[in-house]
Formats: sequence, structure tokens, C-alpha cells
Amino acid sequence: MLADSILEGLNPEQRRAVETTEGPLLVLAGAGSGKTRVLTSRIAYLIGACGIPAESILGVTFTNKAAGEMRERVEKLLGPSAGGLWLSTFHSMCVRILRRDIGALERARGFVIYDDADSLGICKQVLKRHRLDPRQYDPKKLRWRIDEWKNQGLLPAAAAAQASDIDDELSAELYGTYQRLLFDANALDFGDLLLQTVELFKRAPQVLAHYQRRWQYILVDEYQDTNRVQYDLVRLLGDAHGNLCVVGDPDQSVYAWRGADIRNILDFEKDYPRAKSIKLERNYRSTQPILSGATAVVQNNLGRKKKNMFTEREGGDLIHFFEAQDEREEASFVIGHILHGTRNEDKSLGDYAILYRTNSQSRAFEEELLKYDLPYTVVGGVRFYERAEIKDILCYLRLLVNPDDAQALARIVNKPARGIGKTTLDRAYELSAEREISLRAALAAFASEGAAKRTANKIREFLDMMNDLERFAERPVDEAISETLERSGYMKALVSEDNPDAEVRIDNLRELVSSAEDFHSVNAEVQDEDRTELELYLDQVALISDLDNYEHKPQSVSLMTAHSAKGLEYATVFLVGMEEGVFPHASSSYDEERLEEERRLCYVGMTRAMEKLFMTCARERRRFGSHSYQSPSRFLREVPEELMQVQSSAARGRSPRRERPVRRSREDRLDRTYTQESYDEGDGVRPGMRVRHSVFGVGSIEAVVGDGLNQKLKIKFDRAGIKTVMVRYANLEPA
DNA sequence: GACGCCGGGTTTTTT
DNA sequence: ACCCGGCGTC
Repeated sequence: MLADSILEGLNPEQRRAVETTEGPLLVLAGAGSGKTRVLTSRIAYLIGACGIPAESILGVTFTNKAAGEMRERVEKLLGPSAGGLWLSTFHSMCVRILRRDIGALERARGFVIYDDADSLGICKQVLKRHRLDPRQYDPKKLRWRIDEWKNQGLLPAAAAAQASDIDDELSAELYGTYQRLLFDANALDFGDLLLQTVELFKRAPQVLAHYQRRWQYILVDEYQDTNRVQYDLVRLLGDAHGNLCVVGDPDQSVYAWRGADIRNILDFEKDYPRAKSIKLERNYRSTQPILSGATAVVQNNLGRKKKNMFTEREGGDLIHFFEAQDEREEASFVIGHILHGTRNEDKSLGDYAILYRTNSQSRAFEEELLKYDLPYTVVGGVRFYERAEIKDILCYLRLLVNPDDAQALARIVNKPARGIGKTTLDRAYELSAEREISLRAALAAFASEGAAKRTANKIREFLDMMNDLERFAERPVDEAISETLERSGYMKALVSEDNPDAEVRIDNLRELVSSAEDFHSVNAEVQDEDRTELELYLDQVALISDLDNYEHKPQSVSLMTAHSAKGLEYATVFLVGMEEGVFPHASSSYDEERLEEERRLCYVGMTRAMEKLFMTCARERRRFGSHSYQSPSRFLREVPEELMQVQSSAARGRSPRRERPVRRSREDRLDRTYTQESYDEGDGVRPGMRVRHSVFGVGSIEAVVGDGLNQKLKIKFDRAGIKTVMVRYANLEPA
């Protein structure tokens, strides 16, 4: 009875994916094939039809939003019997496990979670300890390398063993120091959350056994985006019973740069010989031209698992293509179309999404939207919890929970200014390294030993204040925040600044307090046996992404990167900035594997559209403050001509300067290669040309080196001599 | 120790 | 064009 209602409306493949409950199962779910529906129905089926207790089921996703949506849909199918079901991201799952069991690794349970900025700060500290010049050894690169290792499941010793050259050996050594500093601060970074959980399972079999017993059925969403550690986690948890269902689409694997290994999904059947596999190839989302166009693009990837997507949504518009003169015209074309649709075609703003390759591209569209007073929502970019003032207060809170948090301490010790500056902090760092004590202890030691009386008093005052604040660690989180704002003098300092910028920040802090009030009222009843509300709050804040807060508003245009758009759908999608160097991104242009990932990303972007898909490019674009000229993206050429419709220039909202009124055919438009990075449209840079540089004055080009984004010019300046400049940055004019 | 100027890097995507 | 960190000055 219940089983019937759960299975109702599923197509035969979906049904099979739901009913095949035992053993390993691979569900290859193409874009728009009802993947989430299958996952939620499957969970509901396990509980409602098979009688599996909800607490025996683990569902893992990549975003909190996806987890939340799934929970909602399962509850809709089953009602409250879904309580006890674990649905979470890999990261929050690991936090929960570690909070309970990290003691088995001889670590304290009160650890804090370090975000990217904190990690980078630690990297800088590492370089300092090794007396390396951060200009010579880039802390960002170190951060990147460490993250790579962590994604592969390698701790410092293993990394050192694998290091192939002297450079990498040094990095591995620095990685060791990095881990040491994290340990001293009782902190874990994002990568650690996963890696230490694997470590825990390996070193404490009884802990692993506990979770293996608990979770009899495991489901993993977006399996194509799992990295090595996530693979290991799934493997460890699932091996006991083998009831592992993974769902994914190799064509939508777009996170290799974050360590995702597409082989995890491609090799699933090898890894789990008993595995069954089901393909979901019926697309419920897009019209025929959109699906065919997207498929045609992604088919250019080699070594791809064959999939035959089909849709019954025959007819519909062809894919629209528009080539703008520059990014402003591109924006005005897009917004013009939206205005037309909402005024004349009964569309609402929520039907539209603007998708781009990089966050920085949102700007032109935002300006245009503002011009017409159209509400819009930007996903990504600067996150609320990363804004300086928010982060400052969160660092205070972190210190209430974990006094050893060195990053947090360093950040706020002089915010607001209280006379404890760089010199003092440096001394504290040195003491901390010498005596192997926490930064806070070192600061206290400095106050009673080396510091001048004035400084010593200021340090003591600060430490007393912090000790006093600690009483609020057990209080409701909104109280803790309000008290912190007062006692620290942070609010007072902002108020006395008395400028518009400070006002914005005050508003943000008020928003923080009110969101904390919400958190408090929601969590008031949910008493965790041994975690304070503040601790729970900090965990949540650390793991929340901008996307998680995104809600699709019916009266607001959505703007986001193609990455962020994965899993979402819109009636009309504008996939903008379709130019070589932008999409595919320049940094991926010379590597076949990375190009294929760009192509998959393009596929993801295109398949977000249900009814209308616009792909646009601009001939000219301002980047880094200077002009650049790009040719249309190769991906545009990969869309079959008969599926594409060129938007005529008559559709343009305003009249651009059009030096050539000649109507070119589509092929002409797409095949035309513009001279990249020239300073005057259409003309290439050639030796002998006279140019003007804003700093060096007039000179003549001696040589042209390379092309594309990295093109350099050797110029003999009349007064400044011979210089090599990057065209991209030089802002040259003809002279 | 605080403030202000200069120079360099920046724009790949994020849990 | 913009932001941030570093360095010099007060």
C-alpha cells in the first residue's frame, strides 16, 4: 500500500533503482532525469516498505541545501517516521563523528573548524617558522598543495614518502609543521574533517564497527564529485554490508580541481564486482533542442561513458546565440530580454537565471539589473560569514569555546585597536614556538616577563576581558554575540567611526545577532547531550555555504556560476561569456583533461534550462582594467548549427558602435578568430608599432612573445628604455 | 603602534 | 580597476 504510493509515477528504470535495495548499486543519472526523486523515493521505500529503521540509513550529499531538500521530500512521503535518518554532507557527517569519537585519536573534542582564510594564515605562520620568504615560497601554493594531499588521503609522513622532487619534499615538511600548528590550536581544516575521520576509522576499529553496525544502507549523491578520501570513507562504512547506492553523472563531474576523481564513478563496477547498474536516460527537464545541443557538446569528450539521453518535450525554441560588442551590451541584451518577457509574456523574474564561468562576471549584469530596478539574487562571491566584521565576531566566539585557537586570537587581539600590535604579537609567536605553548599562553607569559609595563597592562586587560566573556560560552548564542559586541568595544569603535561603510558593517552585525536568535529558538529544544549551543552554532556556520542559503525566489533573477547552478533548473537560462579564455577558462585551455572538465561544466550550464537557452559572448571585454578581445568559445561551435538560432542585431537594446554593418553568417561569427589581447580592435600587435604606455611613455614594439592572456611585448621606450610588459596589464594605446 | 601610500596580484570553479 | 599587504613616517 505504502510501497505503491511511493513507487507511483516513477518510470521503470527509476522504479528499479528504488526497488534494488540490496547490494552495491550504481545509478547513472543524466541531467534532469529525476535523480533526487529516485534518492528520496528509495529512502522512503527502505523505511516505509521494507521496514528498515530510519536510523539505519545514511544519505550523503555535497551541499547542506541538497541534504535539506531531500529530508523535506522524504518527510513529505513518510511523515515523522523519517526521524533518526542521517542526511548530511560529507563534511558535517564527519564533524558529528569526530565530535563524538575523536578522543580515540588522542585529540580533544572541542576542536574548531578552520576555513580557507584561517588555513592560509597558518601557512604564513609555517613559512615564518621555517624562515622562508613568503615572496619566494607562495603561502597560497603551500595551502593548495596541502589540500591536494589531504584530498588524496595523505598525512605528512605519507606525503613525504611520495614526494618526487626536492621542492615537494620541502612542501611535505612544511605540511608537517602545518599539522602541528593546527594541532596546537586544536583546530581542523576542511580537509582534516574527512582525513581525520578516515584515520579514526583505521586506527580505532571499534569506532568504525559502531558506525558500520548503525548504517545498514548507504546512499551517496553526486558520486562523480567524490575525491579519494570520500571514496575511502564510503568504502570503509559500506564494506560490512555492501548495501551501497551511489548516484551520479560522469558528464557532470566538475570538481577535479578540488580533488574529485571521476574514476570513482567510472570504476564503480570494478570496485564492487557484485554491483548492479541502472541508467536513467529520460530527461524530464529540457526541450529537445536544449538537450540535443548540450549532448552534442559533451560528446566531444573522449573516454566518456555512453549515455543516450532523450526527452519527450519535442519542439520549443532553438538555442539562441547572441554576440555582443562588449560586456555591457551583453548585459543589456540579457536584461532587455528579461524585461520583455516579464512585461509581455507573463514571465516572472524567477524564471530567469544568468550563469557565468567566474564570479567576477556578475558585475555587468548587476549594474544593468540595478538600472531597471529589477530584484536579483547573486549566489557566491563574498559569503556573509566571511565578511570581515562577521568573521571578527566569530573569532571572538571561537575563543570562548577554544582558548587555544591561535588564528582567532591573532585576528581579534587588536580589534578594536587596543594597543597590542604587530610587535607584541610577533613576540608572542616567538615565545609560543620556543616553549611550545599556545599563543594565548605565550601572550600571557610575555605580559609577565618581557613586555613594557604599558603593553603588559594592555595584554592583561585584554585577557581579563576574554576570561570574563567566557562565562557566556554556555549561554544562548545571540546573548554571547551581543555581549561580545559590547564588552570587546567592537561595536563602540564602529559607531564612533561614523561613516557609511561602518554603518553597513553595523547592519551586518545586527543581522548576525538576529540570525543567531533564530538559531537559538530553533535549537532551544534540541538538547545535544554534551555540546553547547555555541559549539553547535560555530559548527554550522563553518560548514554553511552561500549556496545553502540560496532560495529560489519567484520575483528575483538568479545569478551564479555554472558550478553553483549544478542541480538547479530554470525556465530560461542565459549562459553568458561564452568566449575562449573565459569559458573554457584560459587556465584550462592547454590541458586536454581540464578542457574536458570545462566542457562538462558547459554541459551542466546548458542543461539547467527547461524552455529557453541563450548563449552569449562579447567580442570585447574589460579585464583587469584593460581591454581584451577573445574569439567565441569553441563550445559554441560544437552545438550543431541546425539547433542554433542567431539573434539578429535588431534585437539589441541599444545601438552599439558597429563599425561593420555587414551581416555575417553564423559560421563566420563563430569561426572568426579575433586577435587576442590587442589594444586596437581587429588589429594585431606587430613589431615596429608605436604605442603609448601610461607609465613609460611612447615606444616601439620590438618583439611579440606568446599569445592569449600571457602575451608579452618587448618594447623599446623612447625615454624609459627596453621593457617587457604583459599586454593584459599594460593598458597600451596606439601612439 | 597607527596611519597612509605604494606595488603587486587579481579572476576559476567551493565543501 | 580594485583590494590587500608591506613598508615608511609620524
